[in-house]
Amino acid sequence: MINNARIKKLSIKQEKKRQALLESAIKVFSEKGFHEARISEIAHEAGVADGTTYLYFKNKDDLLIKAVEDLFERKLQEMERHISQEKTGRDKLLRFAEEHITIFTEDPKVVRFLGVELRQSKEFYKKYPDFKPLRHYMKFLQEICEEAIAEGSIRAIDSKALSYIVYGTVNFVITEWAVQEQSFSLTEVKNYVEDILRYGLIVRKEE
Amino acid sequence: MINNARIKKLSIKQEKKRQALLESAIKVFSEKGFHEARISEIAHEAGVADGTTYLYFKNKDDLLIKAVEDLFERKLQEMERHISQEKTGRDKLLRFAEEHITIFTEDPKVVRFLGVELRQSKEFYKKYPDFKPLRHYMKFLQEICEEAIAEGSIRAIDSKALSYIVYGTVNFVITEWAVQEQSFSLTEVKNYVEDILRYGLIVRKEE
Amino acid sequence: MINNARIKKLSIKQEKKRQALLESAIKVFSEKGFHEARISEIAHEAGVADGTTYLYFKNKDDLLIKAVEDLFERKLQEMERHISQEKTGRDKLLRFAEEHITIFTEDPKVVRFLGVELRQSKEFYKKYPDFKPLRHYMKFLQEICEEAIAEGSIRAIDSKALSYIVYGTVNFVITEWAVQEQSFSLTEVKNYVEDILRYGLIVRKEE
Amino acid sequence: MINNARIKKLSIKQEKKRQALLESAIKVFSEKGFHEARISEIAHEAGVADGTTYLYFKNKDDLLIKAVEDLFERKLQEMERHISQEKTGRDKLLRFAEEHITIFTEDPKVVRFLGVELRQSKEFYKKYPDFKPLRHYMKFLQEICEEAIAEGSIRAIDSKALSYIVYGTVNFVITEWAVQEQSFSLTEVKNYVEDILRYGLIVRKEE
DNA sequence: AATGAATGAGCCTTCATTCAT
DNA sequence: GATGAATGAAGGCTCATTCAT
Repeated sequence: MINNARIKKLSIKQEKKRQALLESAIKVFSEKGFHEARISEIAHEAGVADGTTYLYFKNKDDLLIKAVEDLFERKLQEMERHISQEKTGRDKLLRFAEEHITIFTEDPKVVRFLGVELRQSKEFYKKYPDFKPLRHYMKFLQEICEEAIAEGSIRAIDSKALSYIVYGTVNFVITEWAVQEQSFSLTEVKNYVEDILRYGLIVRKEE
Repeated sequence: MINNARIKKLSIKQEKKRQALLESAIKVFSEKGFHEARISEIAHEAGVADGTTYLYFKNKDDLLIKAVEDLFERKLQEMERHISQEKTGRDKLLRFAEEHITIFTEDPKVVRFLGVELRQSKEFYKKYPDFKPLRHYMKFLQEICEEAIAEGSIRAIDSKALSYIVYGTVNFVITEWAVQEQSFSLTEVKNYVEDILRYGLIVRKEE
Repeated sequence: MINNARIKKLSIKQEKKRQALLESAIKVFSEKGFHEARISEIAHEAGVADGTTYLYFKNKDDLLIKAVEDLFERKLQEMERHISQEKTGRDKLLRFAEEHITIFTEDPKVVRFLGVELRQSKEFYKKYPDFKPLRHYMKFLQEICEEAIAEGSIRAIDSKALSYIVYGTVNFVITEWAVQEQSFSLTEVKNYVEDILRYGLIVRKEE
Repeated sequence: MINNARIKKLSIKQEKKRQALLESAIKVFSEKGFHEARISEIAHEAGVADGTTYLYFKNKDDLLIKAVEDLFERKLQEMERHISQEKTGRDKLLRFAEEHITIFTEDPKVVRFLGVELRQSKEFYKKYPDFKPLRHYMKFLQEICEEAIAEGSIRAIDSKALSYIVYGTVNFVITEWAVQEQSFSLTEVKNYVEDILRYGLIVRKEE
């Protein structure tokens, strides 16, 4: 075993293998789902032998966890790059919703994977209590919410609840869109979402 | 084979067995996930022998499908009872969000199941193109949206998109709540959701 | 249990059921082979419930044994009727070969069954040492051989060996014909067989 | 999967494993019959794990097919070696009958297997239309018949029919001998068979 | 006696994981 | 370190047989 716990440094060549495995894992998990994905297919896709997978990851579960964490890490970096262009918390929040949709709809298969496979059974979470791949991503969103509330640009509701609401809304929309094989116009729905977040549903008489 | 295609009527006793199987299926699928659920456990839980399961359902897939459809049918009936108490489309819509949360949070495990297992791999949907358990439920929600739009009480956006947004928001919230083992107050979040749906996020100067 | 050991007499009605089971057993065993034949199909074909089969036969093995014995008994009676028309042992022997082919080719499926399924594994014969369905049939053939030898019409070779040779030849031919889905003309081959039995293969100079 | 389709060459070690599996397959199939034979027993007998069987053969059916083909291939080679010692078609034909009996009676279990299991249900042949293990063997016999007919040493009857008759006769005799646990002297019967093939049954007056 | 729903033992096959090379 | 052949545990499903009605 080289480095299951990532204690030792990997050589450049090894790091490339590890990365190839992470990427083919996302690819195959996304296409087949966790249980239908075969280690042999992931390994083959990454250009290594089956057994090599176990030099870099403890087992299939571990590969899933590491692949998802890696993916979210990369997506978070993308997101941070975009958000940093906005000045106010309010703009950041609206930009977040927009970019989240853009980022994740680049590959519908990955969206389905994240929306579905990610949520393993309770047994899975019990087995791996540290597996919280959304953690950093949600934390970033929550901070944006706090900023927007602080500047008074959005109404002052609990920032954690708000981050769930924002994430949940956009995420369900894109997951449904992905699961349903893109049967409706995402752009249109995206506009509706933004609209509702802005103004709410209710028509007010005074307007 | 008794009645795989449900052509013949089942005796009272048999109907009870079928129902027991459907319920233990939901229970075990919810706890373990589809792939980790064992037919033997479901059968045992229902108090019948393994083989008996196959007198009532064609196979494991069929059991999943029938269990989910049965569950949604019952939940929809509950929902319809509640909604019928409201007069306007607007009130019906807000009541829907509230009741959806109430109904499904009675059993967190079921929520996780519906939010996650339901979205099997695309292969599963290809194999069973008629499996659309949300269909009636979403249709009901969409009709409420249309009613509310027609009466002019909410802003006129596409009713299908709107139904996704409403369902998605509340469903993510309860799923996350269920997956995270109820780590936050659902009641509180429920209020926030309703609030945002009503008034939107943005603080407007003129208010 | 009514009468597994056939100790008690069966009523007319019961005897009819037993016979129906024997006949549908031959039919289904012939079509599907022993292992692919389903008790439920045999029972249904005979117009009785699955469980009823076990009132008349100890188990599936027993049903096979009884069905084959019954079939051979009936075929032997047919054969005896035909043979009794011939006067000499020699004519009886040649008639036997001819009638055997005729009798058994009435239903190719039954032939295949007798040529194949009849010969269970050694384990089967160990389990049922009394299962010798050919016994009476072969004994009858052997007696004809003895008669023909006694009258000096055929060359004096061991009658038991001879009966095997005659039976084996015609039986392989019809089995092969049945297995190959009647791909060659049985009548033609029948003539060849008779011809060889009469004159042998070898062309003799003095002829 | 190593090599189901036998595209790649197997190492010496692997070829030995494959051969061991083929041989234990013949052994166990012969003793138990196809349906009663257990993959686990075959694998154990060959000294490998159950799963290993599936590295070399697609499934149980495939193992049967490959084992029988392999067996016949080897038996045909043996036969060809013997037959090549004879000069005339007539001698070859008589030698064939003799050697067939000798070759196959080396192991009575194998005889039963070939005489019985080989003739699976029609369903099996429909599933594997290319499975004709007797093909080469019968073709070889037919060619000998043709040679003998051509040289005028045996009477001119249809060579295909003749090959069936010769094969059928000797094969039934040895199968019966095998099934009956060698209850009669095969050597004696062998002589009778040869005698009948030579001279026929009928005593002719002019002789 | 007849029924047929219920039983549960039993096996082929897959595939994550190991380990000799 | 890398390989990939070998392992063997595990489970969905069938169907002969039983037994309550």
